[in-house]
Amino acid sequence: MNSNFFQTPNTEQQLLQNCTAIAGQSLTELTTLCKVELPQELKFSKGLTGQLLEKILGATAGNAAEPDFQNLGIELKTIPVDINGKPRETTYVCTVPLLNSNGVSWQQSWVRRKLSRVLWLPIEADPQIPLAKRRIGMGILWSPTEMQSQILQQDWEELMQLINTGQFEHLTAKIGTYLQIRPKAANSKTLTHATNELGAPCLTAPRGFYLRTQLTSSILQQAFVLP
Amino acid sequence: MNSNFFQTPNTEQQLLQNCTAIAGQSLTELTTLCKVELPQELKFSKGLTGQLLEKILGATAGNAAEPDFQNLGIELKTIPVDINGKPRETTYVCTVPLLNSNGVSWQQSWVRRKLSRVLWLPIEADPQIPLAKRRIGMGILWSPTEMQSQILQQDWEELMQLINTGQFEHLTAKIGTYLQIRPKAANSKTLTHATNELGAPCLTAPRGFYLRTQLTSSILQQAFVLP
DNA sequence: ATGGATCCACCTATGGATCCCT
DNA sequence: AGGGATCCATAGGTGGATCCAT
Repeated sequence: MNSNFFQTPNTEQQLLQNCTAIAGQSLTELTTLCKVELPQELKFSKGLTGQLLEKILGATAGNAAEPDFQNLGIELKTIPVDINGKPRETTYVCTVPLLNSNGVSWQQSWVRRKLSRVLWLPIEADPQIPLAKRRIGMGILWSPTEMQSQILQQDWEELMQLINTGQFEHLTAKIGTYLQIRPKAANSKTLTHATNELGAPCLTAPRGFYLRTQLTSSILQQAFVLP
Repeated sequence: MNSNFFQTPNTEQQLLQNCTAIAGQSLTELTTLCKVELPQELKFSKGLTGQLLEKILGATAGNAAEPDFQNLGIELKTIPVDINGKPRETTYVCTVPLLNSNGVSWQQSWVRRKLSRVLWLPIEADPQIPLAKRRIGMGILWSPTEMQSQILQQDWEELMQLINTGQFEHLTAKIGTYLQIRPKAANSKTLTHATNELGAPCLTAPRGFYLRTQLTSSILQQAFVLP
């Protein structure tokens, strides 16, 4: 039943079947499937797991600003978990728009669209487990509950208020219950164009939206069960 | 007096002095100065000459949308010439804006700004001369005459009229006395975003503005004299 | 713990132009 | 001859995320 790997699924059901076929496989098995070498550490290959799984599950969007499974409207997210199945890291959502973002509503927002339907793929990430042996868990197809959606919207509106008024000094990762904004760049010297408090062009660090583990933890709950 | 090479000039005079120091040098001498290898042919290094001279003369703009010598407002252009000193090729000016270009005037246009002051550096390009032996000629600092400027403006307005009305089928390289529009892309399958006749988003080939040899020929005149 | 910093891949846009078929 | 096609380099943006110092 591995014959569907690398093929774009036509239905949610097909996608979930492929997830089931992958659940329990180790990183070594995934790199072998993709005919690539497993590096010694993820430090210089941070995106590896996500890219392997996109390829194996037949994601199509590449790096377009679209859901990974364009036809199904589903976004794929791997999430590193500890021995108890709890997220070890926050989850990157998308770039924060720093220009012309005034007048965009939560409904239209990139964050809401990206998170409207997500396939979460947990992966063992405890440092005690050798990279090669870390396994993929069962995929969880999720859409925000009404309450989660409301909190995300509140966070987004509070954060975008600061962006739209150019208050970059007040913009820290401490703001937001589920959603936070953090730097997203090659390094801390990287700058991009933005608009300051006076509405004039300025430079500031590129930033991204991230989900706190508080949210992803509750999404995963005790769902991380290896078969 | 080669000590000024690679340093950004502070005045037109300094720039021209450096040009004089380079005039008559062969491509081999230039690649040696820059400590790079001269390839067998330019086919896979089409931009080499221009990049060598930018480096040697201390151009600063990189690939920003700015004049090469930002402080002096001067654009550097190498131009391949035949045995008689006549241009063998048209000269690329800049990308044609395909979006939001309505309402831009000739005065504000990228073409006018790029061409407002140009340092022309002729280089021998007759196929009979081995690449290694081809020499740089004397630099010519040029601004459009009133008449040249008028013709460029007419061409630009005629061409931009077609762009602004999305008439890409009618847009051929035959239009324009001094200025023409031609494809500018990795290959003919490359597409970029534009606006069609109805004002709706569409895809079309990326294009660039080029100067016909009729204009560059008259700029160079008999000025290509090796020292 | 977690906020701030960092790391790779890929793609597009721009800048540097010349190639080559009809 | 010249209109259409092609070729390389570099920077920045987006997508994939994890690292690490305090």
